[in-house]
Amino acid sequence: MKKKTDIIAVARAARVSPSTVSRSFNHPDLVKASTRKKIDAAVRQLGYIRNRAAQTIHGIRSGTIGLIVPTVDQAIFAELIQSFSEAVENLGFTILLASHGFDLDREYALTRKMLEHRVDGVALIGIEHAQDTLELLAQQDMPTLLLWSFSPDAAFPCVGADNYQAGYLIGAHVAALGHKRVAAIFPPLGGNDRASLRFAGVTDALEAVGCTIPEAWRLVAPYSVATAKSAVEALIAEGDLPTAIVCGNDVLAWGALHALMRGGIAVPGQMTVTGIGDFNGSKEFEPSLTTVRIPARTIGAKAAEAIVRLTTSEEEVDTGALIPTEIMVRGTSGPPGKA
Amino acid sequence: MKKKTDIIAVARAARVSPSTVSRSFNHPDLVKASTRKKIDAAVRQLGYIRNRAAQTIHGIRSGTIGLIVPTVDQAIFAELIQSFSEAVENLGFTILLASHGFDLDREYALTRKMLEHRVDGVALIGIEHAQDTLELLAQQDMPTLLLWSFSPDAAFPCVGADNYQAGYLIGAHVAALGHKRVAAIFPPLGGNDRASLRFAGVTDALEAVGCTIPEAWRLVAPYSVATAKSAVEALIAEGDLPTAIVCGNDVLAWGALHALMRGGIAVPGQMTVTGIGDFNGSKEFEPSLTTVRIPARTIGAKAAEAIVRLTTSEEEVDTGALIPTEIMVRGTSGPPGKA
DNA sequence: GGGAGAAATGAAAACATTTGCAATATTATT
DNA sequence: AATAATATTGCAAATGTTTTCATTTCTCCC
Repeated sequence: MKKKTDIIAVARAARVSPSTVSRSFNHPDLVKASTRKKIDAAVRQLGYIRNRAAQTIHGIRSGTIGLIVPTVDQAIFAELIQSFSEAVENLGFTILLASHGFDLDREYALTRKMLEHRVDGVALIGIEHAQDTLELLAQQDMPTLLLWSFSPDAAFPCVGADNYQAGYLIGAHVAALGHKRVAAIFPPLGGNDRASLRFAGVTDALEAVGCTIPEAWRLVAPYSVATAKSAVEALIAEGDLPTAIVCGNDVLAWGALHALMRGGIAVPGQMTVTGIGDFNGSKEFEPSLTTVRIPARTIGAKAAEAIVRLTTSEEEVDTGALIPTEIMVRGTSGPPGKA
Repeated sequence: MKKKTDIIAVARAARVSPSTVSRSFNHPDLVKASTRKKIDAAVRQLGYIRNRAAQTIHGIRSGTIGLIVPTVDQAIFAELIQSFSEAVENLGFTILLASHGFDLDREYALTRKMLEHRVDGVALIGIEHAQDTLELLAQQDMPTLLLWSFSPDAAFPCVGADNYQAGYLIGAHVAALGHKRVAAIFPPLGGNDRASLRFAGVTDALEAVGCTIPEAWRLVAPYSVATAKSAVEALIAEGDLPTAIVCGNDVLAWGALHALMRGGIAVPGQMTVTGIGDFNGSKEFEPSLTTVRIPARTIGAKAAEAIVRLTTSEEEVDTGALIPTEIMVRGTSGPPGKA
């Protein structure tokens, strides 16, 4: 009963050879219209579904793109993945998704898995990766794209924003407002080039006006509202408050804002708060969050285009793209209040 | 130069037959330790990577699970996808991800694509799907799991929460507080069983105390902070305010809270606001959001387990699971203020 | 040292396709 | 109506594995 319905069954039902059936799928113009009709009928009647695995072993593209991310559930990656996958799907590919939770060893293992699946291309988040991983991809000459961050001298073409610049923009804004007592909340910087670069940008911009973030005010919190909120609550409890808090991304800023609201500290009157990213909802926050716009959707779409171009075209095309960031000055930043 | 490095090349390099190489991967105990060592050396030296496509056409599992979601970038799905993918990866599978943007025709097309890729199982979000899609999956007897919502009489096993109950819980809470003038913000209900059921639960709970949500207070907003905020701003502009706003999920509630804050309306003094979902950050909101906890991570993990069980075991196991919801009464709800 | 039995290996078929080439059918041309 | 050109189709080989079965190689024991 469980008649495996392969291309041969279809051929039999349509009274043609398997070759013709195959051709009717892949080069329809090579088969007579009437035969094609017979074949289509047989396909429908048998409920035949093509087997991409069998195609793939002929060197035909598998139609999949491997996407390896640190995690899916951070607002910012979610948006990126969404636009990337949308665009990739529209180009006829499907995404093979894996997350490594910021563990570079796991990233390597996942990369191997992607290669086993014979994906047509691989996209990784960020510039920094284990040497192993990069070598593996190069050695298998797998079309590879680095996503989210941009650097002119990365190991592979990249599509993304300049995180250093993003940090610098916000740092300069805070500096220009005249703040001298500045705190920062960032996630752990190790193995996270985005965060490191942003932080470097912020500190450099502040240094430029002679302002340094004291050790005690360098708060560390993984990207979550909860941790940021409690970090800032602790800061408030300390008593010695800065006049501005620069946050590594918008989620941290939200947490900070909640903490300040709860502590009855006026924003921006007594405290300036800034984010980075301009996530959905940041503009609608009350007060509206000053941040740096990193256009995730644009990056995702451009990246999809780029990776597909890399997999399809023979010659080495330069597909990198630097997506510009933009500072969004809104309601949470202002001149330092009276100390 | 581009020597295709297949299992035969490895065999040659290790001076054994391809069969032995294959065995050394799949049944290592059947090959002598010394030979295995030779093979491993050859593998490393040639940089060989197994070709799952070739395995798959032998009826061997492809090691992939198709996950079809409406969209990735809604807070709630992101969390779900994250936990699902994590768990699935730990069980040795990889996720083939696709999103249809609430378009059931696209969902059908994507399902076909998954079948072409010979995934070992398919997980869909929600109970409601095009008849086509369900038939296709049944006809190909593809292990299928419905994710996120639970219903005892769904077409396939499902792992998820009872959205009606979630709605009912929150509706009952609002009713119990004594609210009679209640508004609701929900996304468009069509093709979204989660939202419809929640709304039904809310209205039923309110009906039970003789309270009806008037037509004018049934606000519609897709799941985004921005739309919810402007919907509530419009409501405020109208002038005739309810004493409670029940939101279809937490994101909508955030938007509503921002609008109220901006309008200077005290929560919970003048207005009660509730969400559904208990997303990351809702507890930390100021004031802390009253909502219904739907444990996305639990659902994702349980679902991963279930789908893997479905794909691996022969007999029909009943793998459905109803994940309980729980009301989280926090700071945004209280008795109705003076009108 | 000769077998018996077990352990390890290899040969070849099978899996579901695609494709180059040859064979056949259909048209067009005179 | 015959020939040439072209459009369709089928045959068979190829793709990279796994697996069954047969064969070879080891061990162990008397």
